[in-house]
Amino acid sequence: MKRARTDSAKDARRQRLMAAALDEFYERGFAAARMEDIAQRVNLSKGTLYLYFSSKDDLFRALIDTFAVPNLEQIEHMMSTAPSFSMALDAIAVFAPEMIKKSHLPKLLKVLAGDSHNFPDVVQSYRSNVIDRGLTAIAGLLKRADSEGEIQVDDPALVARLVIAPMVLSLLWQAVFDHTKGPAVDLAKLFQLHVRYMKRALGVEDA
Amino acid sequence: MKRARTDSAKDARRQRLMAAALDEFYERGFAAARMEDIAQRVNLSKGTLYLYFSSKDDLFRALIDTFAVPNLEQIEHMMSTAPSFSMALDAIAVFAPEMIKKSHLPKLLKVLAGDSHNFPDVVQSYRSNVIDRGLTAIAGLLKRADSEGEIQVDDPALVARLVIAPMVLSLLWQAVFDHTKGPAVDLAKLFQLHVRYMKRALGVEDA
Amino acid sequence: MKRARTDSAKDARRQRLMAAALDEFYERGFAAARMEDIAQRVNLSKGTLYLYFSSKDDLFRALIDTFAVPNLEQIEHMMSTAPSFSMALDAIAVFAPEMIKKSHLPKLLKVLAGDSHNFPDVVQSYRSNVIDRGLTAIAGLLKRADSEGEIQVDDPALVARLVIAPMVLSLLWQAVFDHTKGPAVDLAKLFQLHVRYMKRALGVEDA
Amino acid sequence: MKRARTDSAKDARRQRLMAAALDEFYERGFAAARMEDIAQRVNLSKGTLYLYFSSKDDLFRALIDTFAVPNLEQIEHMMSTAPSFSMALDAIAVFAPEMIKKSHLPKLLKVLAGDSHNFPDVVQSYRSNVIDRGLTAIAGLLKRADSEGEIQVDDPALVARLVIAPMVLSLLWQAVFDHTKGPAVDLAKLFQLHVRYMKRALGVEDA
DNA sequence: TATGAATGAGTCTTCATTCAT
DNA sequence: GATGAATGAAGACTCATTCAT
Repeated sequence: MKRARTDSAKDARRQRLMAAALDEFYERGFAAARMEDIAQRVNLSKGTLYLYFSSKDDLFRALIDTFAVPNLEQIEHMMSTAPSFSMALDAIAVFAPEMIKKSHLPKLLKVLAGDSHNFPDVVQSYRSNVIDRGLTAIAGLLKRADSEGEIQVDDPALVARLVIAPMVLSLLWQAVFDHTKGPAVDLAKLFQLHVRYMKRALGVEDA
Repeated sequence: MKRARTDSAKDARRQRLMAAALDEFYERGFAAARMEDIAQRVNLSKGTLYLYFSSKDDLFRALIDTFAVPNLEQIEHMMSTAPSFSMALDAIAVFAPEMIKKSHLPKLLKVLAGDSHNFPDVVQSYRSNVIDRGLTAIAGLLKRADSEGEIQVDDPALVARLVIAPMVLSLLWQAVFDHTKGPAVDLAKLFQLHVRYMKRALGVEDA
Repeated sequence: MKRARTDSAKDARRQRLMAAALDEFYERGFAAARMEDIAQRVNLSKGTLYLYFSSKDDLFRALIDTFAVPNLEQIEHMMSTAPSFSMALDAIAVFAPEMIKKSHLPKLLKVLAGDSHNFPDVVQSYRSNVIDRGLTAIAGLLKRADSEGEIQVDDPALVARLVIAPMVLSLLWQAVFDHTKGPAVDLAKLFQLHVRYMKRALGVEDA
Repeated sequence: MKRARTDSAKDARRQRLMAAALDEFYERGFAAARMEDIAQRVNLSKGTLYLYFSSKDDLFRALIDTFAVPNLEQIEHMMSTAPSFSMALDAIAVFAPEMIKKSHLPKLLKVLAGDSHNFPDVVQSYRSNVIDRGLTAIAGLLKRADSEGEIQVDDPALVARLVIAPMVLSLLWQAVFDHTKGPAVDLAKLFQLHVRYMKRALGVEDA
């Protein structure tokens, strides 16, 4: 393979290796994935992989760290800039199906869940830095809407979980069952319905 | 270890081995779990394990099949015997936290998710025999309630997913994040809220 | 290979494995020696070797510990039971060539020397438990002979080293140069001469 | 690193690389030493090392050849120019401690001993060109002294070994045990004693 | 000349599976 | 039926060596 001489070429190679690793971990599980196969996906040799990551563990951690944050930031941004709770939900209805079908998140979730017990620190950091932050963002939005009189919520933290629930369900579904036989789910419709129901439940009149 | 002579003693031993395997798979992942450790948990030797299961794969399949169905049957029963949609939801609010905290389901979900790609047939059968049947049961309940005028639903299959979503979220949470540091979730409250919101969204007056 | 079922059979197998390892370490050096080759020497498989020693390091340590002490004990016994200094030296003249040609010591010395820096703790313990003890035994003999008027020694610790020196030279020679081309050494004669000179130097009349 | 253009600059670089290699081989053993670390010690890159030595083996051979001879020549010179046997021994008593503490010899001995079996040809040549020549030089001195009536020796080759023995002991000690905990040896005293004893044994009156 | 990215052969180590007792 | 010693396939990781720049 051609050599990555510049720093940017090396960065790009790191990225591709992590993406390859995510796919391999996703398809075989962390323990069963072979370093050589990961390298092969990028047309590199085993040895080269070790120039970028010092061990399989290191690769795993790097990958979770790298891919976890971007989606979260998008969510946080959406929550904090939404003009109203109603519009934030609408944004979610559009954003969620997109994210589930196109981002790394479903794979990431499966991989993290599947090997969570082997990486307690990674799981802990994922919870603190991604999940809790995400839930907090949504809870913040709810509180804001509550204080502005748009809705009435007693326990924003719990409601945030209910808001999130169908995303998690769909992420997991996508990761685990999507390729099985059986009726597919129309994600767009699912989230439209979810949003409609949330609004109704919280007493927001639908646009 | 004493010999298991009678058929029932052998069955009991199989059960204990599967439970041990589930714990081990859950704690280490399928690939990293060691047959010897599984046997040890039941105070049996590696060799004996092979008298009951012909291979690690076989053990995995047996375990999923065995533990998956009971919960489902409980759900199906609840759905088909509920006098009204409202009461079925109430039953769920009681049943779900219990199941999440006490049954094998969270472990089962994690194990299945984590190694799904290595056992496509198991996943497929799990989807057909457990998930789809469960969703169908709920959808059936919804249709019944719709035709009886209790609620009004356009797409029962989708609504069924929304009903299920917080359960999946909580199962996954329990399996992956429960032992991490951070605020715990009050499952009873979560499901009460969920049920209240579902009723409100579907136009059922709260009891 | 047949199975080692009893404890004594297992002990015997451990012994044979250590002897095989010593040979292999001696012939290739610790780093270059292959675990599989060690096992093969005893007609066992790689895996079986790991039933007896948890790692290559462990095997190395076990081997040094096991083979180091017996010769030392023989020396200590000779030194403490000798009726006179003169007779102790005579005993050495007989014992040394034997030991050099037949015991594990030359190999042990080469192996220990060759990889000493990778096992500082082993080297330290070897020095304390074998070398220093051996030198102390000889120095003790010298002191006894001095106080009994048989000889006159100022610095027994140094003289002990001079007594030992030809043994070390010959051990090393045996381990490193013995199989090379060139005049062989008559060890018996060498040590007779050494003993004669030591006696003369220390003022003991030769028997 | 700057380029070595002139021949002498290149020679200097070769020398420094060999010294670095000796240190590295000494500290880790031949097999465990890494070419990159050797280069690093001289602030050169792995690749550059290969401009000077075609392989690790080549480097090893070059190093032994280069460092072995100088000390030998000093000994040969001392032996052949000594006015008397007595004075030659005195010279050794001064020279030996110096050589042991300051020259490359202890490291060389350890490295050669440690990996002797992987380089039989090197060992053979070392024996022929260094050891045997050294022993011959001393034996020659002994014969000369014998024929001049200064001493009386039957087997000069054996006596030469006895003369050498404490040097070998000390070289090995220096290489293997010097850095361990325990009483240090006063090399000057040791060799003074050795020389005194040799003289007494051989019937030379002490100066 | 000098560099260091890329390669892949080589070795330790683990563990599912077998089978003699 | 139960055991656990023996096996060997499989995979992580290292590092001597090459070679494009």
